[in-house]
Amino acid sequence: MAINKKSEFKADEIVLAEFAKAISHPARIAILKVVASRQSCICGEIVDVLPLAQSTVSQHLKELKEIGLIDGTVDGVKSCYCINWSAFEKVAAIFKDFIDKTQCCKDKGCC
Amino acid sequence: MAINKKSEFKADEIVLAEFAKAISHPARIAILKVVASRQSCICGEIVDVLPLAQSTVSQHLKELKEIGLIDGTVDGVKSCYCINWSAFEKVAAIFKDFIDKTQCCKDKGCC
DNA sequence: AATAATCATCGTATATTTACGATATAAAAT
DNA sequence: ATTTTATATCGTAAATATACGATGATTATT
Repeated sequence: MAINKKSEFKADEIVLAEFAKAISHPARIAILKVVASRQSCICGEIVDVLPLAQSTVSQHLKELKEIGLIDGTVDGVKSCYCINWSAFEKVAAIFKDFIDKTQCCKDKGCC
Repeated sequence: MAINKKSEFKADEIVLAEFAKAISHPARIAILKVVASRQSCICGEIVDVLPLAQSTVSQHLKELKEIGLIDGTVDGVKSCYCINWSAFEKVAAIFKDFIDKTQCCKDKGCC
């Protein structure tokens, strides 16, 4: 039981689901917001603005890095994070496409 | 350990995360697509097009119903499902708002 | 060289999700 | 009345996610 059946779905459904999962925790949304809110990369400070332990924040950062939404570099004793804007735009397009195609069913009956 | 800290985030972050979670499994995306693809409600057939057991599909349907994205009614021996379009549009707006506000940081430095 | 600061990783406990079979329920067909 | 059909719910196993403390690694400071 509890065998993973996710791979049996269509590729675009899997991709959308993975990105949705990436932002399915408020901590990761908050991280994305903080990181995006700087013109330059944010170095440190991320842990300070979240109600979570340092190791937990690091774990969430790792997830966002793994899905490609943020890039991380080391600057001396600090770690610096940036939004990967091209990845972010890709995600935005995937969400928009899903929403548009779904709503098209209602508006124009084009499915 | 593993105490739930989600409630300590901002309300709009929690809402966005919950909707993202609703579409964070390809089965639920596939269900939304199938249900949306009919002009009228879809009665039956959902289980047939998914690679999952009937009880598992029923569970995914329940989740989508609980978050409000679909409505379910009983028609004789069958269950009929429709997209709740007003809820869907609300979700679409929430996603769009998040994406727009985040991208605004890059484009105009408005954060 | 020793210490402090910052962050990642490891180990681990607990919670949640995913998946299924078995069973219950309710309507339709026989 | 019995059987069949469609779906929901229950119980449960396994997988995954969440969270933290302890520890490790690396660089900066003293």
